[in-house]
Amino acid sequence: MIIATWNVNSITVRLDQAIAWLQNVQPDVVCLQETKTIDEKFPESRFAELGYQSYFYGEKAYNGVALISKLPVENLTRGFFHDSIPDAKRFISGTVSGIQILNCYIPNGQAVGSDKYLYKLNWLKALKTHIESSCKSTEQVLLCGDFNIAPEDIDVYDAAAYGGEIMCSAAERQSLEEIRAWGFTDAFRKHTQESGKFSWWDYRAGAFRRNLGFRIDHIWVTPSLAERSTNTWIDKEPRKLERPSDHAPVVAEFA
DNA sequence: ATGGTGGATGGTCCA
Repeated sequence: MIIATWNVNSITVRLDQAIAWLQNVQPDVVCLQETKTIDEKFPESRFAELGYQSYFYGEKAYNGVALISKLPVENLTRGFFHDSIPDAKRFISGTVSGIQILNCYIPNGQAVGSDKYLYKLNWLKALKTHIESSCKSTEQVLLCGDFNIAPEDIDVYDAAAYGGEIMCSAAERQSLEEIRAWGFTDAFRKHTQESGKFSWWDYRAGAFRRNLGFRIDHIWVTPSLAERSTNTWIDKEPRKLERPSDHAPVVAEFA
């Protein structure tokens, strides 16, 4: 069983890359973020040709998430059950082969202290509430997506220079840690403690070539699923292509 | 020095 997450930064622009990647990697499920298109324009037929069913929750120009699956999806939900946060198309979930998959696009937050930063913290609180009310940590739950947070200093290319900035600030990390403490393990960190492993590199200043990145895309799992976790890796290949997404896919394999 | 890139948009906003 292979489950992946990938912020594609526009499914319209990245469609051919996404299709080629699915053909190569053959995941059972891929969770997409920043699809940036309305549901009426989601290119579901291209995925259907490969045997994948698409479930999407999008909007014009910004945000947008999708669940693409080879296997049947049950209990599909879009957005949170409660409305404690202004709506944005940032969350979709469904159960595949007994695994409750939560696909989220956590707000970027722009800069520490900004209005968008406060929105990010509130959104994290809403996510925690949603998980508490709709999931059980004793079951197989997988939380993945673009978290826009580097959990530890080893997930940042230059933590000293970047200390306390957006994606690394103490309040963001604490909010995320509270979600983790509900019952998740970072599937990637089960398999390696290496630093310098990143999933996002700024388009500017040759950041990818110089490996000036951040590990902000994650796959987290509850204990019963962590036991099944045989490997998790970041696939840097799509980031090397012409006109890439700024994010690389993260892939988790389960026995 | 305030850039540098990219996507959606149709002016700027967002990342």
